[in-house]
Amino acid sequence: MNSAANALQQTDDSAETGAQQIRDAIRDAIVERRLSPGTKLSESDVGNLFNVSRTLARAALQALSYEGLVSVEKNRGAFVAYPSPDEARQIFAARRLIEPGILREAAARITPSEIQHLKQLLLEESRLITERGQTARRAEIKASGDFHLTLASISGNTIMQRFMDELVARSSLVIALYGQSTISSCGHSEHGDIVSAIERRDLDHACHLMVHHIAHIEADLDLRERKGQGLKEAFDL
Amino acid sequence: MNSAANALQQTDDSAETGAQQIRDAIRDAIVERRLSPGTKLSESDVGNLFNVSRTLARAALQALSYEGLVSVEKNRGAFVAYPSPDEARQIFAARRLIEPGILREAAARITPSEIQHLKQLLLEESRLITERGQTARRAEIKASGDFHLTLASISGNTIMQRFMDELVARSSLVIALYGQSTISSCGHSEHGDIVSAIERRDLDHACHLMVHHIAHIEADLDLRERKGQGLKEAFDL
DNA sequence: TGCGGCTAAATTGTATACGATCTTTTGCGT
DNA sequence: ACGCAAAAGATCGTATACAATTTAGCCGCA
Repeated sequence: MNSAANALQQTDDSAETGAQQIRDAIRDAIVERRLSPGTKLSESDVGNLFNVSRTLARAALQALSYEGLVSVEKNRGAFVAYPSPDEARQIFAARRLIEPGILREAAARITPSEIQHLKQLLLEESRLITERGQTARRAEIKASGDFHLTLASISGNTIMQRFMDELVARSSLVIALYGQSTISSCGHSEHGDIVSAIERRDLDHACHLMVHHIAHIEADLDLRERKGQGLKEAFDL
Repeated sequence: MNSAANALQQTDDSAETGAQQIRDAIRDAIVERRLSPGTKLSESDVGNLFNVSRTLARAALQALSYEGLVSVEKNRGAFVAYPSPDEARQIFAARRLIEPGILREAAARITPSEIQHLKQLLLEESRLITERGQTARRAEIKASGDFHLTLASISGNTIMQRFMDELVARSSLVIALYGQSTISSCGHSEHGDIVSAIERRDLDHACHLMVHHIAHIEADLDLRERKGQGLKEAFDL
């Protein structure tokens, strides 16, 4: 499929077959925002849904909790993560901290064919932006993350790749919760600018653009504390 | 106990009681090098050892595999991770990439009491270096990592803290496999230098020292490929 | 009517059981 | 004696069953 999706197969054969599939399915649903933050994911329900036993459902949910995409509360169940504003800030702080370094590594090793690949991704992104419909929106969300993930994969460092995987996925949750503008497409042109800078071998400028790009995404969030998470606000309004 | 150990409680109550304990116990054993890389950790054995069922043993091993400390191979079993030279290089590349950033964050937020805490850690480290015996060696290994982990905790970013947790633990494995000098104590004075630089608010120098510190640790490794991993070599000698 | 405690339902925590797959050993044939 | 094949053993993969905890509903009482 897309090259960034298979970028996270660090374990490959290490994980047992069934749980892996379920985990990926749920993760995709979360990242594409088909599952809203806070949604309950009971082990039985997940098991029934995928026609497997609770054992596997549980394993999948555990795995997702390690990635910070679901939070499992003892004796209460698993829920799609509901990042607090503070967590959101930490996620983007981490990205600002990491991504420039990844960009430098990637730019140093990038091949012409990989540059071509990046441009292909950009084209795909543009296409999705013009398209209408829910599925296009979801594909756009994923594509936007794929850009950053592909950069990480080009850097050649599997570990950083995995970290970025987690950060991009959690970013999607944050944007779902706190995003204001309809879509993160605002940042699309910035992706293009970054590729151009890489192509010109202007590393410093590329990093500069990357930091600002992340800052722009974060600036679009409304990170004010929601106390009752919709309890009193529903009446005050 | 030590402040860096509780630095990784990102999930807190989220993980189920039993597996968490076992996971931590095994992780400590790996990090302190009581378990050698490559050691087999069968689910039954682990379960018997901790007097729990295979279910919990399995969950613990799975968790450790997500941290890269054990590798589970399908239908074959779990083993203490045996990082390849390439993996080792990636681990240290990742550390060079993120630790300067963490250091900057930490230095910006550090309080006098936290500086005091860091100095305390340094003292403890020195004390352990002079002491004799296996347990002191193991404590020294852990203390050396705690310095970096504490810095991450001071940075205030839980996510980066967890990344560092993984990297430091895996570094311990790499040093166990490829380290040449008897102990990583070589770097102790460098820890002190870094604290001094932080105290003087000389961030650039502190980062510089940090990068070199990591490079020094890596330079002490012999990262040549070991093919037969001890089959013929045992007789050639 | 409102509050407190009690019981029952639902959900997770853990253990055990059975089936599948890989490894090793054993035995046969050459 | 060597190599290959088949069977035995070990270990993991998954499902089911039971125990513990939490949550929600209900009834009685002030």
